[in-house]
Amino acid sequence: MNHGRPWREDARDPAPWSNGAQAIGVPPFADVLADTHRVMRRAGSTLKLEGEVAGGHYVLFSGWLAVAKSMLDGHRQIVDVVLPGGFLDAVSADLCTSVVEIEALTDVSYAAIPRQDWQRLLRERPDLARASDGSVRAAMSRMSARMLRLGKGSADSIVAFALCELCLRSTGGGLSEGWAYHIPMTQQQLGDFCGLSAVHMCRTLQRFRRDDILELRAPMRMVIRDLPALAAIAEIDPPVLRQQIVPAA
Amino acid sequence: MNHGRPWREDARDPAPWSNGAQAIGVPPFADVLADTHRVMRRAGSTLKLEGEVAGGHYVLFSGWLAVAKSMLDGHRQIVDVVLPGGFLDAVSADLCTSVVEIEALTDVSYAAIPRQDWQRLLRERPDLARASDGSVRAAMSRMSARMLRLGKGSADSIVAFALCELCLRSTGGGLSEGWAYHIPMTQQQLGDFCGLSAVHMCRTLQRFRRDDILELRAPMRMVIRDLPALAAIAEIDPPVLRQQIVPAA
DNA sequence: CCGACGCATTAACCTTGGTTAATCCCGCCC
DNA sequence: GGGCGGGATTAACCAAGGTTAATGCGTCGG
Repeated sequence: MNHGRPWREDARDPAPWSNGAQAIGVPPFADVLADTHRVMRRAGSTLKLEGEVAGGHYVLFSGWLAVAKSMLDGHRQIVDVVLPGGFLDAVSADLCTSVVEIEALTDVSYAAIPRQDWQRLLRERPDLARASDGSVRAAMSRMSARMLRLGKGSADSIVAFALCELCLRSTGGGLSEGWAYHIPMTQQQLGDFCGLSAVHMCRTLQRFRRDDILELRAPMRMVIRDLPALAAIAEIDPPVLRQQIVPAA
Repeated sequence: MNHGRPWREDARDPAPWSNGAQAIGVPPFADVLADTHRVMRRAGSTLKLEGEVAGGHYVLFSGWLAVAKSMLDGHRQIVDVVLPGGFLDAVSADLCTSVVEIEALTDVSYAAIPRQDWQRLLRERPDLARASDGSVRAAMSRMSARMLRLGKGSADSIVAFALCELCLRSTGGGLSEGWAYHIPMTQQQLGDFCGLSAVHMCRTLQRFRRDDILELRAPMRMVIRDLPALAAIAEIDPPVLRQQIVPAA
């Protein structure tokens, strides 16, 4: 997956943190986490199974993670996507049972922090606590926005929203016409994120392409051609959405 | 709304906190909040409009609140329901713009706490901080579970899930056959919660009734007749779900 | 170079749930 | 008692998406 691709042009792609690769203002806290257990995983691997005991906290250094849940018939919903610099806390109300399944969408590296240590870190480093808090807030905002579209929007509106959200987040706030970006997910996975079948995901993307809203240079390599149209379908205002779903400084 | 109802039998109804009215183990923190601005609102009133500037935190004392978002065409999605003892923090990543609309489903009373004071309270009272943290966790768990069903479940599965969730939360953990409980929402509102039209909500409830899964004694006065069947449709295990979505002690 | 595999694309068909609208029920007010 | 109004119920119709399946296409391994 994404190994010997011929695609160039997206210079931001290989840069893990540097500038806008993700989460403006949310430093990786590399100093704090220097002595922490560092983990790397290959694209496609599953980090925690639903129901498995898992009390840990995670800070993602590079790569994308999908947080998902499944129905008995195997249908999956990706509940959120975690980008570099993001925090993840796969812990439910009872503080020990993980209720989600976490999949590496790309090769990833992250810090896994035991609950106790995390608590201590939060006390010692108010900046970390603030960042974590902001991350939770942003996650809830995006989940609410997606829930609205999942429940009451059309396929078009969710797909448009997801395209805007992922562009905004992965480019660290940029959402402008003619800007190429990559979503490291298959259409199947993007469908799982949008509550759509892979087939309908494809149909929708093709329609956007035919309507000159989107350009698809290579699989999942998008260029937004008509931002006003896309934003209208998504029912968002890009700068406002940015404020709401990208963690602030 | 809900004024001169003839309904009796549900003895827990009028009790705001007492026992199981809500949120086992999450005290109202009445002492901490004694000198706080206390607010009361009538059923049906809207507390904060989407986009309105609102930096506050809220602790709900009595009544039910719906946290909702709307599409341009007027379709609404209730993103979460807050029950007595619950916390609410209608603040997005940028810390000042409220992204949701909050509606009182019943008469409510709550404390509105300015951001600064809230921060101070959290520092001074670790128990409050823990409760708030647990509340956020539980909210995310339930939202994830609902998102899964919104995106990939059938109408039946969401409705069954919502019935279980609301029973579990409103009775403070009880979810057993023959147990009467009240959901203070119209079918329209419950539909907005489940991502369904009011008509389909009605159809589904009627089907459950015909299949002897549910008894509807009066509008929105439910008795679960066949818990195993309901839990199977919802794809949940009641005790496990309880752990996940009801804030722990 | 060939075949296999994973993903994307497209078409045909069908199910689920939305929409509209009529009717009912019940509490309320005059 | 009768009209009113808000919610619940039901039926008829319709459309957005799901499903299945065939096809294409690019990469990789041999």
